[in-house]
Amino acid sequence: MTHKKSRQRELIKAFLMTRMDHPTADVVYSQVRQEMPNISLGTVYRNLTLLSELGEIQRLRLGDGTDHFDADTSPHNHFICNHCKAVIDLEMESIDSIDKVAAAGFPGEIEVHVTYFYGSCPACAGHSQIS
Amino acid sequence: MTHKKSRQRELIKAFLMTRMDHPTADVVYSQVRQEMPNISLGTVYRNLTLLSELGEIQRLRLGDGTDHFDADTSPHNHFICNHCKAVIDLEMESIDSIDKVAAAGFPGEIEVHVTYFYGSCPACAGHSQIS
DNA sequence: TCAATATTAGTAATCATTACTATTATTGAA
DNA sequence: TTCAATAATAGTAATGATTACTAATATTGA
Repeated sequence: MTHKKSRQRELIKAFLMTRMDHPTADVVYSQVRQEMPNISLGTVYRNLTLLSELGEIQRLRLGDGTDHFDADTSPHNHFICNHCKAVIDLEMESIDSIDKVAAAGFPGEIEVHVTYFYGSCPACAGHSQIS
Repeated sequence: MTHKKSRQRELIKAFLMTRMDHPTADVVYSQVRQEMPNISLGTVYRNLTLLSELGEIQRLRLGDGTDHFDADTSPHNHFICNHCKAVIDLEMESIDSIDKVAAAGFPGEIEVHVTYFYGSCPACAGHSQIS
């Protein structure tokens, strides 16, 4: 199934590239709607899924019940704030070696890993809350 | 809110302790039902949630849209087979040091991480599929 | 210009999970 | 043992994210 270009898909991709905060499909929908008022939520979902299958964007399953999306497809890790739920890119050295640690003694094949870090983001940590 | 014991909760916990395959709530429900035919799905969910909040079991959000549960609360990592979707415990040395790697240069506070490994399980890898 | 067909808008359906409510079970104390 | 307080349940309805469906529209190469 070869695919044709669509104004909707291009708008979604372009919008996502302007964002560093890893929005959900719903956020993409409400924002993109300001420029194209009768785009439908289904179109947003369909294109986010297609784009991630094409490897043009990344789908993040953070375990909060809602998928997030990231236009940055370069390998990098993510941090989720336990307080404000912000999703932040981490600049850190590679931890890909954990695949070898996992593979040692495991009779199957480790191909990839998914890691998310949790804690207090800079803004929330600064508030010195006592939980 | 102090809690009273219930036959249902004890049965759910006991069942989960017999399983090594990290079942979903639905699987727990259908199995536990054989011993207690009119237990309700809501009761299963409520108790799985309560038990995990009490730290007696572990809730696994593998990103497949359905939560899995594990009666083994000792720290260990999990592997998910891309082919048969089996969830398998990994016996490997600690990778907790990745928290320090992530914390280096990050102005917030890293508290924990969640990692899942993916690939081919021993059974599926043996089938030498050319996918 | 046109026909083939990928894509869309709008809406309905699905699936996992949670919320609600009247009834039942557990508990500690009289 | 009896009993009142209340945690827990069964059954069902509601929610929220996501996918499926369908008639209409947009894109494409010839």
